[in-house]
Amino acid sequence: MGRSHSEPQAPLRADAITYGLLPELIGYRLRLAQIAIFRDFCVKVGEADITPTLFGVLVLIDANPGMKQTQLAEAIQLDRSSVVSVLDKLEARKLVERIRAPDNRRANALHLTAAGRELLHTLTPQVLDHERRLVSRLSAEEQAQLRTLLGRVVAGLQQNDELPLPTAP
Amino acid sequence: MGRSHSEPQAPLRADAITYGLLPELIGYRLRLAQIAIFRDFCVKVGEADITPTLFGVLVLIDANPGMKQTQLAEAIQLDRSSVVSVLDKLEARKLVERIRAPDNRRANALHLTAAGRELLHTLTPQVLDHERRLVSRLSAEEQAQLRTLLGRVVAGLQQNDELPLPTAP
DNA sequence: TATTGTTATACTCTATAACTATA
DNA sequence: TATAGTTATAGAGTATAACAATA
Repeated sequence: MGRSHSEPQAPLRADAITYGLLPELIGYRLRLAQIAIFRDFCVKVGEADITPTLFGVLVLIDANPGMKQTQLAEAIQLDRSSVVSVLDKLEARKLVERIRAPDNRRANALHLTAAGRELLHTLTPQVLDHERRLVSRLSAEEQAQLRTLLGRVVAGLQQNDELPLPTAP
Repeated sequence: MGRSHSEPQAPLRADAITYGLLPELIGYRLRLAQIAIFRDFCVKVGEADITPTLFGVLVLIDANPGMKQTQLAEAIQLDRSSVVSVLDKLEARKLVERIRAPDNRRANALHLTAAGRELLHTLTPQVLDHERRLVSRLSAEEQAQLRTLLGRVVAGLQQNDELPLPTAP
């Protein structure tokens, strides 16, 4: 494994770096892709302080008005308590409202405000533009296949069992 | 966009959650996949306190003995200063050594210790096993295609330009 | 002056555990 | 007892900026 340890001591040229096992690992490539995507998203989606997660929350609440925090937590793969701080941020920016659910006074029904919907309308084309850049080297067919393959990776892991939630990347 | 706001107020059933735009977005699916992968990696790769990043660093140093910290930083997409703390951790565990480079006394040549190589040998089959689980629903052909497509996503974004480094996911 | 590594620092994201109020 | 949300807290991971040693 790796270069033998009796090799010459000349410093490694930058372009001589090798990656060992890593390029074989889909997990590794996925990680690189996600880092690149996250950076591109944050740079190119104009409105400051919108991350992919916050955008996802806006989309979900818009698509499911009245949804509960626990449902949101499950949908975006966060702990309930993490959702609280995400919503605190969005509510402070008047993008989201928590409305005490009349049928169950423990729960909050989540709704976008008018400003939240407006922001979502502004962001969506920017996100689609980012997405277009993402797949700039893929044919329509390849894009569809990538979606399918990624979906199957997730499904393959989730079937395994209920995992605990180590602090994610 | 979303459900009309004059709909009945019955609480959303859990299985009625919809995802709006999100399933169309490759960026979103990639994120879900990466979260699932990270969790599976941490649960299933036995040696405690080895994350995908730390494993990647071990592989890279093994494949490029004598490499410099700056080269490592570029290879794993971290800032120089972040590499310092990663290496501090690995050096404290006696897995990696920094050896003052004789030809350039500013730089450190990085090497795995015997223990580091041994750990890498222990981990590698576990990582491959994790990887196998990852692609359990993919044919060999599909696996190869997924690797290719992910590589092209990264390449497509990186050509754009030198991005600053917002704190990543 | 530029480069390499380091330090000091701060920020973001996230989870855990214990708590409140409802059910 | 169980569930929904909250709080307090802690930890991991990362970047920025200023610095020392070396080139």
